[in-house]
Amino acid sequence: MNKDKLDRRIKNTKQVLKNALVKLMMQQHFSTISVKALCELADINRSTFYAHYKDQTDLLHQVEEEVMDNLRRYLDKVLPESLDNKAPAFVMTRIFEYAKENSELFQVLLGENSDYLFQEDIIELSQIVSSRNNDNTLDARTKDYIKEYRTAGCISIFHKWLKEGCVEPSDEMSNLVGRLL
Amino acid sequence: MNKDKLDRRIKNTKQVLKNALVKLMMQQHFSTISVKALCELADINRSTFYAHYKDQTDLLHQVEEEVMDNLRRYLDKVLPESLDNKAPAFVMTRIFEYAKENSELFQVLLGENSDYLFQEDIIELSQIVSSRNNDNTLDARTKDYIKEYRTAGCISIFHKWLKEGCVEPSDEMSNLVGRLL
DNA sequence: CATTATAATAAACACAGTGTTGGATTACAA
DNA sequence: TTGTAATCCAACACTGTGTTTATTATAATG
Repeated sequence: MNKDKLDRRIKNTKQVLKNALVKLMMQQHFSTISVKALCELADINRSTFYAHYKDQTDLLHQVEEEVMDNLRRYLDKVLPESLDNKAPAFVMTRIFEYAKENSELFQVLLGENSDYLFQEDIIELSQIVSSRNNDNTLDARTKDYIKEYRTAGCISIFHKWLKEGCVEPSDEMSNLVGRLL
Repeated sequence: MNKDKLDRRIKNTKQVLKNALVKLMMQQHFSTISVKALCELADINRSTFYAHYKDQTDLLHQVEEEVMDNLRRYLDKVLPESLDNKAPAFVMTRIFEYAKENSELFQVLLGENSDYLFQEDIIELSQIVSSRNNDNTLDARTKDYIKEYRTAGCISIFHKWLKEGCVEPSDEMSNLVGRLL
């Protein structure tokens, strides 16, 4: 999209900063990570950082956006037709698969050292898929609570799976989640 | 316990710092809160802060511990016999009640601007209560996932309820949570 | 390959928060 | 009322921030 993506130097700068961010976020909350620490780990000059990002938060958000874009692109490619018609379990399996391929990244962005933006994006994406209403003897308020309960539960299972090395196959996980809902 | 609790000056210092912390954590992640900002809001000298706390994290953890201690004391007082024998729903209702009385505090400590220590304490407490195993046709791993799903879901309902002003009565909430489990 | 454009670097800057100190003040408990 | 101790105040060196300037290195292009 932007021209600057074409220059190898810029591409490299962004890449090493992304790696440094992930590495540090494995250990500490992102808001305690200094620009200096990022640059030292990435082995770039601090002024180079400021040439591309406003601050740490800006870097994190750009990384989050990039990951979401790539995930959406991946789903577009791998899912034959429009999302809505597809079986939720099938879509979910693809998401698990993609996350597995980018395990550290997802682990960090969904974890307690990140902010909640990425989590919200994932929730939004996955709710397009599995937006089946159920029991309508319940009032709206109760439904809200149930929705809250379920999404938090799913995210936390997702995160646990990533954190522990994606041992179970993707379709098994998507199956488990499907049964819980 | 400690003598220092008896001096009004110390009591006051800790109180105003606690208030300042809660107020600031309503707006920003605790790790971005400076000692300076806390002291200015609490209207105390910065060296006074360091006389009592190592840093912001120390303050947060002391507050968390204090809240947990008070909660346990409250439960001891309000529950006739030992916890184990009591009906889980009854205990849970008491927890909701106590949280409602300290709404801002619980809201902040359970929210996304805090660390996960308090959340873990609450989970630990509530799992003493509702540790009923279920279906043993399931393997251990699946059970782990289900447990993860449930606790995350419960905490998030709890937090939602606090964040939105504790509208529903405590027993109704504990009932809802009980049915979901 | 040589030229041109621009990204990255290095060094310096004022500014803000940190954690600590020593001495003056103030408020407390007894 | 008096001795004790908590608080305040001012100063300290230190670290990270965000910006600027001139210089060097490297990529894109003809």
